[in-house]
Amino acid sequence: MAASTLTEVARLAGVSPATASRVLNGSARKPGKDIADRVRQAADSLGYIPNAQAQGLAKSSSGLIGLIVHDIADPYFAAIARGVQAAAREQRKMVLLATTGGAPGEEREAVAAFAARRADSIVIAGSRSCRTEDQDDNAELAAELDRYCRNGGRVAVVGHPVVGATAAEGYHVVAVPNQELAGALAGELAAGWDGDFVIIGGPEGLLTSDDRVRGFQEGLARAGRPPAEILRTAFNRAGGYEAGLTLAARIKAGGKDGEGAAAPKLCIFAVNDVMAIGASAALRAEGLRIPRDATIAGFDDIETLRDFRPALSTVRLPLEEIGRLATQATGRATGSSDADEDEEQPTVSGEVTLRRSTEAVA
Amino acid sequence: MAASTLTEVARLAGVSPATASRVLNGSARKPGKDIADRVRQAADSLGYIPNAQAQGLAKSSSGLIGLIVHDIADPYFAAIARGVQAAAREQRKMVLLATTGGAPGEEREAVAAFAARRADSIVIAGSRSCRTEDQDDNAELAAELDRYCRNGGRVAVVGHPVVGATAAEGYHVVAVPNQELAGALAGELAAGWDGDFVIIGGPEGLLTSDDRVRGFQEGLARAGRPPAEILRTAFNRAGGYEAGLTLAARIKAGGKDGEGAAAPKLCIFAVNDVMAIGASAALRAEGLRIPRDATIAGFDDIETLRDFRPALSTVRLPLEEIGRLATQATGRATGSSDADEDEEQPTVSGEVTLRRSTEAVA
DNA sequence: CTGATTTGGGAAAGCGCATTCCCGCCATGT
DNA sequence: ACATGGCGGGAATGCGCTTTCCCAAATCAG
Repeated sequence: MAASTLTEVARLAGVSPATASRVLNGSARKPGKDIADRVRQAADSLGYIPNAQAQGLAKSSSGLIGLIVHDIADPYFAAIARGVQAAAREQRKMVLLATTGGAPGEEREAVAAFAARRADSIVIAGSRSCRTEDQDDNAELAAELDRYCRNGGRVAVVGHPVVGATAAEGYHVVAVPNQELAGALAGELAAGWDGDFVIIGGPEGLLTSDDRVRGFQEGLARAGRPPAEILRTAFNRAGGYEAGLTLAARIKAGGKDGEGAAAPKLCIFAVNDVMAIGASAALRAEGLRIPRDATIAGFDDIETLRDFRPALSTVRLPLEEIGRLATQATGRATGSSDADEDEEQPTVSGEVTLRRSTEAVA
Repeated sequence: MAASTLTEVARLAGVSPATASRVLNGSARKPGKDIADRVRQAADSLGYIPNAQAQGLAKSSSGLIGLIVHDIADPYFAAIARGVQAAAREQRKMVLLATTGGAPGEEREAVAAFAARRADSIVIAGSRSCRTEDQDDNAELAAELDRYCRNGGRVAVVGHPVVGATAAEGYHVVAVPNQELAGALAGELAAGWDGDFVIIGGPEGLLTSDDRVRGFQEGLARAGRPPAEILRTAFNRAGGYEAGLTLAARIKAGGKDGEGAAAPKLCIFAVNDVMAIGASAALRAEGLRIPRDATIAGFDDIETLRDFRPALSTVRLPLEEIGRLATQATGRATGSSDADEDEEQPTVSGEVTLRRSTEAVA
């Protein structure tokens, strides 16, 4: 027993398929009430479910929103995904998920797949990379997005524009002030601590990481501090752990140099919360305490990590809101021939949140 | 400039659309090599992207897998989603996401939406509810799933079968031994502690919660202990926090009753990790320490929570694997007319993992 | 060298629906 | 009274692709 079709419903109701279509799916023309009732009754007596594929084919639009993330299990992306999902629901659309691990090559594939499915819009979350080895893939990704936009698709990117993308129409960027916020964080940290800083960053070329690093250094400079040393590692917990081990060794070596050892030896800034947690775990595993032996701050304010002790100083980012904004940006009508189309790129604000992990201990 | 079509490619290559289709998309008939090359070249000179909607319409199968979760930002579901996503990629399919907050009514809608999009299969994660107020919605959900299966869809449910579902064909359940594992946890806990137990459970009728509660009680009984008191609350962090507050008050009141106060007053079992974390936070907020004043265990072993201190005793569930298994179960060919179709329902095993949060303190 | 097969390509019929025309009907205007 | 719209409904076309079905050429056996 295959799913029943509009034609069957129409036949049962004794009307033409055209009429059935008009009553069952929003059309400009509203058939007479009595006929409408007959059709509706026939429809649910047959358990009719419209074939979205056919509808999509006929009106060339699918009601689909494509979402690209590095890893859906990463709480950062999960939070954004929740916002996207919520906004999609408001637009009565469904979300198609693609995970790419951050590789531009796979992102390109995902965009192509979304284009094939005629997704109405695409939301790309996750840091852009501009490493030279990704150059070609980035170019192809940009080209793919360009084509998608030219064919009427809308895209929103969280954070940075895709490297090399030029599409004027339908291309939105939800700007995240990573640099400013990292600078503000550095400023507040510098106000309560006069020792050394060290940064645990992601691989060079990861734009989000680079921005946060740069912003932090600038903040330090503004506070009259020398630039911090930068440890490059993977942009995830494992990377943070590894860097933490390195720092732990250094701290312990430094401790032997004499002096009281009662004060923290280092203020660590990890470019995201997950890395900060990894680093903390490493320090603890090495017998060091936070904030006694070292202080540490992260970035993002991941919800699941808020119960972590010592409470992690970080920069709160409205992740869910970001996902929502990105999605909404793609939702607005495209054809507003209004000359000065404002195209207001939505902006987002964060907030430095100092907690126990960077508290000066007496 | 609209996306180019198969027909255009065919014309450019000087062949019929039929031939173009045969070379560009896997067909039984392989056209001659020279012609194939011509078509392929025409295709990518035009930047041809097949229209998946049309393909789906024509061969009635969409390459889509529908995933239903309560909340994608919940790390439990995020982990499962990662597994689903991975398996989907292996099957060269895309995943469609729907979040329902756990309401059977919304789940029904999601299934209908997936059916409309002709998803090849549906994976339902998230606890089933059998509260009386959900009875009607559950019945409708079951009916919807039934219809979906009769029309050739495959569905896999994580944990419990959907209440009332009867579809024989294409219906899979990935069993999670919640009850046994909770029993085992109770046993191990009882071996190292001879005081009182209390359970923080979800609302009555949430099958997963009920199973874990029941299993824990059975484990207690096997160890010769009286049944634990049960606090019912929301199945999330907020619920855990609330229950934690209640228990904190009770512990503090009990403390005044005299005696040493050096030993924990209570062993708490929260039916999932997130609730356990909430409860811990509440205890801490009330000035209580774990495991000094109370010990606590959770369930799931959420990855993001593993760095939490004191390390949470819990039951490790292979969440990602569960998602993968569920998805794979729906992927197998349906028409194996083999008589004794084994239909091996995949099974999953967990592991009791005792950590610091339930350590007996001297 | 002829007749029976296999091959390789094209024509055409849908898949399920939206939508543009078109046509007959009734309510208007003068 | 007749002509003119306006409206409710149906017929037909097309969305982009897959897939039978059919036909010509090429291959083979006898």
